[in-house]
Amino acid sequence: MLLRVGQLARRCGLTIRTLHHYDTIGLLSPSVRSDAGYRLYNAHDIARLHRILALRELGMSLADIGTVLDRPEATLPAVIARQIAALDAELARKATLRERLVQLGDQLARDEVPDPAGWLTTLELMTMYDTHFTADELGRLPFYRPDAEREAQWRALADEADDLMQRDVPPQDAAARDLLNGNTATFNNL
Amino acid sequence: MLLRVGQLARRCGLTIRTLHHYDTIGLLSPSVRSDAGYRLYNAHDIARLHRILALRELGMSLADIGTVLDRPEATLPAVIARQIAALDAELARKATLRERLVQLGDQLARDEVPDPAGWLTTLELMTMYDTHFTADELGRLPFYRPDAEREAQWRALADEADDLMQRDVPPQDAAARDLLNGNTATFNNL
DNA sequence: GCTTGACCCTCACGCGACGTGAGCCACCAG
DNA sequence: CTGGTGGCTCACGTCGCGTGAGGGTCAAGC
Repeated sequence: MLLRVGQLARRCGLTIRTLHHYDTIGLLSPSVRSDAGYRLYNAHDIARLHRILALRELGMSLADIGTVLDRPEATLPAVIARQIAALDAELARKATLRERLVQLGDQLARDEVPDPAGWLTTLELMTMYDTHFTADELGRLPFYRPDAEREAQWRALADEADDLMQRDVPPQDAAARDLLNGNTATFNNL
Repeated sequence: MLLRVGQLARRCGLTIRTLHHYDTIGLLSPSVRSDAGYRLYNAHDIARLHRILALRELGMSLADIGTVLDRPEATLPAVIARQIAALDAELARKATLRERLVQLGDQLARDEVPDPAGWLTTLELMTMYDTHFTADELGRLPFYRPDAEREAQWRALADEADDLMQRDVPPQDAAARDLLNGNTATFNNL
């Protein structure tokens, strides 16, 4: 009823190295060692490993898994809640990213934005806005409204922003924020 | 028109260490150094940094970013496609995980599965199925059908699987697969 | 008995994108 | 001249292992 590392690894779809790792960090140490030093896992060890893999599959860190396996009743609900919150944030983020990448890919396929410099400026602006502006400000961006003049507006905006960047204006600056609101006065006064 | 690391870091919401890092890996080296060795970034450097941050925000590795910035016209479409595919896979995975965690959290809140050992068995089974069985086999699981007897069926299944684990049957084994199909004969004959 | 091959062991460095000090130098205000 | 702030270069830590290097162990075949 004792398994060596290789046998256990094969059954669980892991590598030997992974089991070695779990041993060194104290997450799963085999109950028995042979005279030659071979790791020998019994049924109890294997059950624990299955629990480890289950929790790992849910995105938990190995450290957290160790904690949960030691006192599950106290920490499990909190951990689950944390995982859900983290997943929500990531899902939202990645969905947005995906949307944008698709738009970019489409435009690329249609050769609508041929020059590489312009491309990168587009990418720049998208992330700059995310980083430095609020959500309702973003709603006013032409990029976010799929109408006919979107492309032209977008290009104009990119040109202005290029100038701002050349003048080395910090994105948090009022001039850059005004650009979003269609006000170029502050910018021209610099 | 030259910025020191701290100034640039503050404007872009980065740490000094990050800019140091980009310098050492050759992704963004300041064009100028002061007599004292201070990194001095000009407008060109700053524009490049903005491009770096834009691409980084899209989930690209720093190595890929370097490649794209060197020859964007050739690699950008491929990179975008790759990113979309990766995002799709991750989105699907995380959405599934989220769904399960919510179910677990709900059951926990309703005290429907009070014992910690049972909990972990539930988690185990969920991931075991994913790892070792096909999608249509999963469709037949009570866990995936939200009917009234779900809970009871689930518990029975968990008990049987517990026994299988105690006997150290590999999950790929026919006995374990039969469990899914409601056939316990193979299992009882072991 | 001796070799072959499959299996196991312990170091120990590598990744990616930085964080976090340690110990020292540069610059400006009082 | 002294303090505070900001810069510099090592250089190790993080996380979850991958990937060798250089050995020992064990059953089988000659």
